[in-house]
Amino acid sequence: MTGATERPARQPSMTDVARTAGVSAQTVSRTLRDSPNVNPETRKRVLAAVEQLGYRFNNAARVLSSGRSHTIGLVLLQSGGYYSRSAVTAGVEAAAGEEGYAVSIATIARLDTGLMERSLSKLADQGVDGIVIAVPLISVTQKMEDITRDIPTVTLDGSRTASARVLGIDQKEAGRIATRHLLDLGHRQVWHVSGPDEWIEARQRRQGWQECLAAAGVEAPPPLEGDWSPDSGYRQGQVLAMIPDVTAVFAASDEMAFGVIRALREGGRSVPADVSIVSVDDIELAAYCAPPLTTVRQDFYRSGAAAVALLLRQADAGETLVTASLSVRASTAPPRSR
Amino acid sequence: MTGATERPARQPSMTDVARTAGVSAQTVSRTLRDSPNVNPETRKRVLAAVEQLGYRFNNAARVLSSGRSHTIGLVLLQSGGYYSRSAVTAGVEAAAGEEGYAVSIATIARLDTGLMERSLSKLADQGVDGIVIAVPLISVTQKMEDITRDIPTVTLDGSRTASARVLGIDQKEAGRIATRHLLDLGHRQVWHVSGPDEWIEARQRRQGWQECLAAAGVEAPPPLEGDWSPDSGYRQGQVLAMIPDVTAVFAASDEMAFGVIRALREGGRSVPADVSIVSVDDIELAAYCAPPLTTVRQDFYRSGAAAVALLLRQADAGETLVTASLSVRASTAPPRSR
DNA sequence: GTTACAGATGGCATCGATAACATAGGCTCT
DNA sequence: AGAGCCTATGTTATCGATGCCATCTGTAAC
Repeated sequence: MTGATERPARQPSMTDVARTAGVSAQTVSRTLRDSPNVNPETRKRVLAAVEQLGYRFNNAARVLSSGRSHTIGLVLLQSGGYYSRSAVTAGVEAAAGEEGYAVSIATIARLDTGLMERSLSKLADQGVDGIVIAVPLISVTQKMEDITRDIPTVTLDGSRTASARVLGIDQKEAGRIATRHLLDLGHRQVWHVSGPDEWIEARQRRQGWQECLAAAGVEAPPPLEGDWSPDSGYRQGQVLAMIPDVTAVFAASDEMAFGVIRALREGGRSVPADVSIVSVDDIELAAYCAPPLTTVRQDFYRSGAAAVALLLRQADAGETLVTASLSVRASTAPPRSR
Repeated sequence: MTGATERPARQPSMTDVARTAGVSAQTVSRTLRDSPNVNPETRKRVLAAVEQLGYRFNNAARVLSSGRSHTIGLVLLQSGGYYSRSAVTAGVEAAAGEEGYAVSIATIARLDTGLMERSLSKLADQGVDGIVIAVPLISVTQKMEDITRDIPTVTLDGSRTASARVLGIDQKEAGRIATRHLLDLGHRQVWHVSGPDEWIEARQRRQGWQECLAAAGVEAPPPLEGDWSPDSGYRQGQVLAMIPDVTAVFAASDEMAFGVIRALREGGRSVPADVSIVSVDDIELAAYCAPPLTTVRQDFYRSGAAAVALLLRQADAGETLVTASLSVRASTAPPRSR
């Protein structure tokens, strides 16, 4: 009570541990980093001291002296595709965590090069060792180039900068699988409600659809563009409902598909009796809304993890690491044979 | 080509800037941190030098010397409630960004105290200045207490530790609003499909439901517990479908509600003609699946932002900052008057 | 019995920014 | 005019871990 109880309450440092263990700070450092040349006996003493003092290493100091932060930045888009975004984030974080990396996020409110630049700067300021861009940016500015030249960067499904590598999810494949399924059911023509044109995902899915139709000798009708939201699907669905001979629709996302379905039904078409619909994502709700959706699932968690592997390992910039598979449910059927 | 072109390629440091601007490093530091006592003239010179050299401050060094990292940690649960998680994340990141803070995330795969401890340790190791726990943890371990004693922490809808403050979202209110709506429509009894009992959200929504029924003099039937997934809603819906006099159901999340609806329909009940359903969340799809869902919306983006404000400002640990509002759509109707 | 060399450890400078203190003018007040 | 103070700036020590080099002890090689 006289002040003798006073404690500095400072976190113990490596020097403290060294003192307790009766070795030098350098040895403590080596022990904690699994350097090869440490006597097992010494190591034990050091670890005991760490335990006893509740030592926790100071990341900032480590970064400052080693030059590497063991943090990777993740750039996300705030809107659109809640599901895939969450899955990508989880995959990135898990893979990074396993390698001892932390993940720092920067979200941008919408696709905009200015916002993108600011986010990259922010991450660069934090001294991240690498960046995963999970935003389908298409145009790349000088400033972005500058940053990605200094920091290893992997773009998930976006444009390639001079130095950023791109991890492709084969979105074309998704488009092809969906379209193929409809053609196999006997439909003669497949309409498409696409995502916004600035999204690479959207473009590629559309390409897959076009190619598949072309391969079948069918001329593709003009695609109807949405913005991933159910509402945009609904509006394009109203358009489709006015076209008499539509029997099959490929929607670029589950959420838009539900919008399309609603509009078609309000327009007097039955799904799947009159019109079949396939989409992409396989969100959890796809199986539970009415009708259960036939949809192409892609493993975004895996693609997040793969992006990290690519970043840290300098692994092959493999073009396609993520596969797509079709979940057939009740939104598709053969065309009415009339 | 003779080596004269060689550049160290090192990032310029504050000293470099100082040299270029003809001032001391300290003055540069003061300028960049908006210290009051800097001559406008000097400031201009410094900023020019910064611009010219493309100077970018070294975060690690700043952390090391100032002791503050300007980073806050965000703990998320990987599964369950994609929507609210994304919204919370965005809110946290936006609010933190405005205050000049970065956000580092740590996700845990499931509700588990061990995983939770590890995540907190990880964030503590990174030297975060504060932590937002967006995981509804209920039991708190000694280790968690230790960490939250050293680092300011705000829990969004979770248990209070000795030192962590809690930002309450009034989930009870959501339960009350939903139940009230059904009673107002004329239903005599309201069943409840709840979230998992370990989630505070789930408990509170259930309490709101119970209190509202109690206030109306109705004895609450036993709640049916789900895990937020559509599938769990479906299974509990099958139970409800076997009970003859069910006319109104309050589901604790939109996703479960869709599962319930599907099961009820398969069991021969029409929604909303035979059974009305209200849920909570108002995800985007709520309006587009069949039937459009009557649901209680809560603003998770705002609550994420509020958590950050609470953390950084030491603002009032106000109990309820986030309000709930009802979106009435087509899954509810007055009971069949027979 | 030197020499050579690997293993184990310590000493010291260093990373870059900042806090704390020091200094030098210029101004106000009595 | 001198005390007192505020403004603008420089100097120095420091944060904690690590890289590099030095040192010391065995021990294998010649």
